[in-house]
Amino acid sequence: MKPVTLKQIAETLGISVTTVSKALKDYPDVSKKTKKLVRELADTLNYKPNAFAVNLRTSESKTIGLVIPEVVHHFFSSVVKGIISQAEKKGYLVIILQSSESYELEKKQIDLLMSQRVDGILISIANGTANFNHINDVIAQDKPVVMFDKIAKIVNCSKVIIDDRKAAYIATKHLIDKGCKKIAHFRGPLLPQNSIDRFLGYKNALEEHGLVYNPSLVYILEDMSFDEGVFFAEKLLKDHNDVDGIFINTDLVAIGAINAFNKKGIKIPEDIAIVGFSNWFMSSVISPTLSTIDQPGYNMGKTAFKLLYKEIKQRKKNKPFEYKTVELPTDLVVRESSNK
Amino acid sequence: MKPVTLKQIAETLGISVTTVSKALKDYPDVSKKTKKLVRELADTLNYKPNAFAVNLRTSESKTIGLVIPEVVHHFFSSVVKGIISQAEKKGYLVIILQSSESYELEKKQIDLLMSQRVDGILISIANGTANFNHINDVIAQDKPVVMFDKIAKIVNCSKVIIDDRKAAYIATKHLIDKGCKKIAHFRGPLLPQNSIDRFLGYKNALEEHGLVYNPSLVYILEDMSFDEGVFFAEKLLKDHNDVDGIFINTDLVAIGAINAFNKKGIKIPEDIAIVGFSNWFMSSVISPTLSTIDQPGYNMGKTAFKLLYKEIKQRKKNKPFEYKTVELPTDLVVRESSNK
DNA sequence: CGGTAAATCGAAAACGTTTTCGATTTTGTT
DNA sequence: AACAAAATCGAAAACGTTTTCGATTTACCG
Repeated sequence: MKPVTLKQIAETLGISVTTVSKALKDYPDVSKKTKKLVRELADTLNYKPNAFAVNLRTSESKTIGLVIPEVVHHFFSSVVKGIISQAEKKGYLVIILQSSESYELEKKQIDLLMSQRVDGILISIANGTANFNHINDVIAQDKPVVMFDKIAKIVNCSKVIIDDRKAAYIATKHLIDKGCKKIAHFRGPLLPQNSIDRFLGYKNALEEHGLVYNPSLVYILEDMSFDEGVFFAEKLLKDHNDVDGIFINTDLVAIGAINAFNKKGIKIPEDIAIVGFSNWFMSSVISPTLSTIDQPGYNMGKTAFKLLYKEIKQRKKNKPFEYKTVELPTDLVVRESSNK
Repeated sequence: MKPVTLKQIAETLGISVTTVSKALKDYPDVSKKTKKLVRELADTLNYKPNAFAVNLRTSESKTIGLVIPEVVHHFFSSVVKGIISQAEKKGYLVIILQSSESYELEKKQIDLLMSQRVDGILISIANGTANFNHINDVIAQDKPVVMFDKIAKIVNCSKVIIDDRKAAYIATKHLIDKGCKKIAHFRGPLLPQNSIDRFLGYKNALEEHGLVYNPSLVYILEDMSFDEGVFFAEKLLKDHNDVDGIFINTDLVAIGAINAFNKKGIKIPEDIAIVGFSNWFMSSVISPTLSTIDQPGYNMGKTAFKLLYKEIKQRKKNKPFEYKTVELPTDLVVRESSNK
């Protein structure tokens, strides 16, 4: 049982394919009578336009691509949810791909999306990505691209971000306000812009409040995992047993650290105060509950899609438009881990 | 700058579109010389076949649809990851949609996928779904469907599941072995098969080990959230202060319960032993660590895609095939919350 | 060199839709 | 009744690819 086509409707009604098509799309040059007839028959036959043909004809697929570093990740899940919820409203579908923080994979995924001819691409770039030709290529082919969260400042396109530097500054200042004198920082890898910015915010806060910046207090993590949190917490105790505060790049790592400190009998926040980043759901559940920076994943997803959608529409009408960078607000959420 | 087409290659080379197409697809009736010429030009022009045209011609899109109840969910994230990792290997893309546990939405999402003409659909059904016409319709239109995790036994299609009943039986028996005499159960909503099966496993285990099944010890939760875990833990203490074990449908709820018990000074596992379900990452981090049933999300995703892929291939060749139900093994993971 | 077999090529149809533009019919006006 | 205007319709091209099948060219052999 093959799907119904315009042709079949036309033949059973004894009219032309043209008229059937126009009737269904409510063209003004079709009489009310035939419109009614066509629509009724289309309904009873459960006619659905062949998307392949429509795509070919209109050269758009009402589908966008999404590339994220990691699917199993609370923050990115929230972003995905924001994107698909918004996409649904506009009748767009979302193809999701994962770069696993690898440049090579990211390139490959973008290639896939390009050959599938999606209408636009949303991307949060991988830690391993230092070269942005693959993204510039997409833009050069007039395909809308919007970056979110992990962006590249160099690339000329719309972006949705938070002010990582400011947020990190606030987080660190909070520790200083609570009386911390020697504050460590667990940072992310060297390349990604937001791990750089968060580090800079940390450094700024120290310097502007009369604390010396000590590079040996900054630990560079690789994969931002729970286990790394445990490992570096233990290492920190050995290296500097007088540290009284840590600003940690990501909640998951912070929770690893809290676990390690709990086991060693280190009191949080009395001995060491901790502030994380992301406001992962688990942060309000762990003991002690974790102070953190709330990062609006769902909203970021929604905003990113909206920007992309606008760009798609504008290009379609050949109207001019400008790339925009939207900065979403963050919040410091104070919980037990820093509340001394 | 419009994308390159076969026609353009043909014209610059002074040959026909047919030959170009055949050269690129390595047909035997094209000379090595022309093949080389065509391929080189296609390479330098960076030719990518127009997917819309290919789709129309071949009536397949190399795209599958995925409908899950909730995107922001550790288990489903793992499934998604398993699916897209496997799909990538076979050159398939995945469109992801969310039903938010609503029947109406689930129906709508399936409609969307059908009008997009995906090659197949993977689905884990919503709690709100009691009627399966929308899925049977898909199957009736010869579109491959594979259900996973939350399935409907009635629907005739391939499925990937775990033996929820057996797993729940083992979890409950474990509590009995640890000496629990009065075991409560926090179960999921009434409709979904796996919340039924887990309940039945619980009941069986009691009955087969000389404990009376007491319906008032079974609490029916709605949205399986952390907060519900807190709420029902407190309610349980009021209703039955002599309960010494709980088998809880989902880790997230169990963690809520643990939190509530911790605050009330109830000792786990000494006063009340707890076993959850899913082996959510957080379960090994919470204090006390949570005993649970490990549910293989990633593997389930992989397996579901493989089944779907086989069915797509078989149908394409008009070969016969049978629906299969694959049952994946689960493990009881014993941690502190039940280890007395 | 003639003939056949093999190798190589291309015309054309098809997938199903959208849209332009010209043709036909109906309506309204005098 | 005649004519212009308005309403309604349909033929045809186009989107870019794949594939069938017939046509042409080349190679080979006696």
